[in-house]
Amino acid sequence: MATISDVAARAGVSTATVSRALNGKSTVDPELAARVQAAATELGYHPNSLARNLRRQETAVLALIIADVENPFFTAIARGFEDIAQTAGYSVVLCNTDENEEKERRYINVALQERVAGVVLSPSGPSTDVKSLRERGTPIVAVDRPLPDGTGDQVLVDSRRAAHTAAKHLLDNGYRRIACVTGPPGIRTADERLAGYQDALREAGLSNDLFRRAEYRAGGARQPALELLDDPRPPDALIAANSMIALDVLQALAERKLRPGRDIGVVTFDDPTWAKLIDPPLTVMAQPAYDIGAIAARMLLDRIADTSLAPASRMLEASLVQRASSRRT
Amino acid sequence: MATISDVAARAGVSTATVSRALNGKSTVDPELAARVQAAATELGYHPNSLARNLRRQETAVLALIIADVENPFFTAIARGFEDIAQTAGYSVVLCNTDENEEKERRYINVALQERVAGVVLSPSGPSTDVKSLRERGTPIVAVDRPLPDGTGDQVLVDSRRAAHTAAKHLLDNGYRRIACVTGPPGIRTADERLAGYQDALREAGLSNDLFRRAEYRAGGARQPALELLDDPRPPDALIAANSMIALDVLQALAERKLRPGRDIGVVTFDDPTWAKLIDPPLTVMAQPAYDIGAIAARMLLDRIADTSLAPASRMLEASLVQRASSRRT
DNA sequence: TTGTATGCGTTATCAA
DNA sequence: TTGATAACGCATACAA
Repeated sequence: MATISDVAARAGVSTATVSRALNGKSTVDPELAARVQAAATELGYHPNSLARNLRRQETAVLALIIADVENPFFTAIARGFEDIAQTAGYSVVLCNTDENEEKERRYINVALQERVAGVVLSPSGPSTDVKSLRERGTPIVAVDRPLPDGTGDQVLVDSRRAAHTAAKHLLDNGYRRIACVTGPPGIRTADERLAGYQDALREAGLSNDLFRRAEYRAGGARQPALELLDDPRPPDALIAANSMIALDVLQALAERKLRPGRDIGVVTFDDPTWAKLIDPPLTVMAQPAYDIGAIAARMLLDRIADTSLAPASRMLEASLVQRASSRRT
Repeated sequence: MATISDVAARAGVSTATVSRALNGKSTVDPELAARVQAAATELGYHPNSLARNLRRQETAVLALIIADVENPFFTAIARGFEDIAQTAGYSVVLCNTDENEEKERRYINVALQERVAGVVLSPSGPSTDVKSLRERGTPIVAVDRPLPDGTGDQVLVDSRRAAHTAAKHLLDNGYRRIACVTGPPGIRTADERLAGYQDALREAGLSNDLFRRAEYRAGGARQPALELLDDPRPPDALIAANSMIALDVLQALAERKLRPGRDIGVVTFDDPTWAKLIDPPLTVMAQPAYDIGAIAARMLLDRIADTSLAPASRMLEASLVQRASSRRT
């Protein structure tokens, strides 16, 4: 592997000049710069970022620590984030915590050790600890969920209001016994979606305690959904707090031979590609996932550029996409 | 940020001893080791991997360069890969090329500059260039598709045979005019799936030229699928070369008011979660995606441990999962 | 068993 | 404008 001194030797200049030439400093003779360029390409020289970063005390790497790569909501965030980061010359390290605090802790540590320039994460829960990152001054942006202490830069969606909208929509369509499968306690979006659902039913004077908690990951919501369906006073509609839960809910519905829309109203958070393909197509509360990623990226870049900025907080809205699964027929 | 010399000073020993103690070398007095540990935790010391890696000339990072984070096939690979890499103490950098050769080139460069310990990639096409990695001796494992020169470690699926199986299945179920939407020319899996389809139809003495090429990404296959459906002699069955194409095919079917199974047989490669949820459930050629990732990880670790190993090549099989979309009714 | 001293490849400082 | 040199933080060869 060619080093800077190999290039220097070949070009007949000092390493300092090579460094300057390759980094496009203006203070270098054009002819020398050309010679350096030639030597570099001839040798197939690639600067060693390890050494460069050690010297510069910074890296051009951003860490994106998300809860679940198999959840389309998060991969959409990743795309938005990546698109912006790319154009700013940063590369993105995608880390998957699996909604697991141990894995999250490990990745935060990796981010710290690798001295990444910034971190975006969707905190896995109330015990998420970013103290180490903060002490080092690594910029952090929370997405989807706030950090436990609620401070710092963040890009969130008004989940409570969105859940309220979803429940209200079902009420408007004539459903009266509405159930909800939400995520684990302590995860902000799970708690807020539950709260919004409860708000709406309370306002309508209906009972709002027909809900279950489930993992936010695939597989965990089937059993809770079945329990709801088997209630002595079974629901006539169901809200799923994300698309992974929705998969299980639909599975449970199939097992009980219940057809969405006709037999039971269904609304889910998130708008996965398959939502419009199933029969009947699924009514959803679509979150602006791509935008969350893109906004978080810009926020992070701003923060990197100026640490003294006041903490920024963006609250986005989810939008109701009406399809047939919530249409009483 | 505390450094090794801070710890050394606090523990009253030399930096060498700190290094040895923290890296668990046996040649260090237990009492001193304890003092070092104490000092390290008191100072909140985190070793600087930049410096460590520069010194060691290696990193504990593996790069996984995949074609599309939004394709469940690739995220499943990522999970398999990550699970194995984790247990071996490596962290995984996930890079998304978007089936784009420019992005791929950039990420290969990043991997090179960051001196990652190894790379797994799904080559974007015939112009994929890993020369730079090879020159440096960075271990590489190709997944899903071989490298252009076909050499080196690889984990593939027998696509041609799988496509043959899929077409044969449709023939066995009585379909006679079978069409195929495959990926771009030059992408091995796309070409092989087409070839396998053609093999089967030729063997049956049927015409095998009712096919179209499309992007492997969402959105690109709708138009080609519509063209097939509007053929003067329209197909009575359709094979999609991956699940992203399948999404578009189903969309096209809906536009032409064709119901899978009843009006037209459908089989797709890959088994996304939504396949069993749609109505009718989709017959698929399931690829062992998680295993591909896990096997590639082990192969890469073996290669890192011993560069002189003979190149390994694993060929896995896809399996037919019969559901209702290919059942003539 | 411990400490001293050196070098990994780069960039920044300072003189020339 | 260029070059010599120090320093980034760590791990190791070698000496003690």
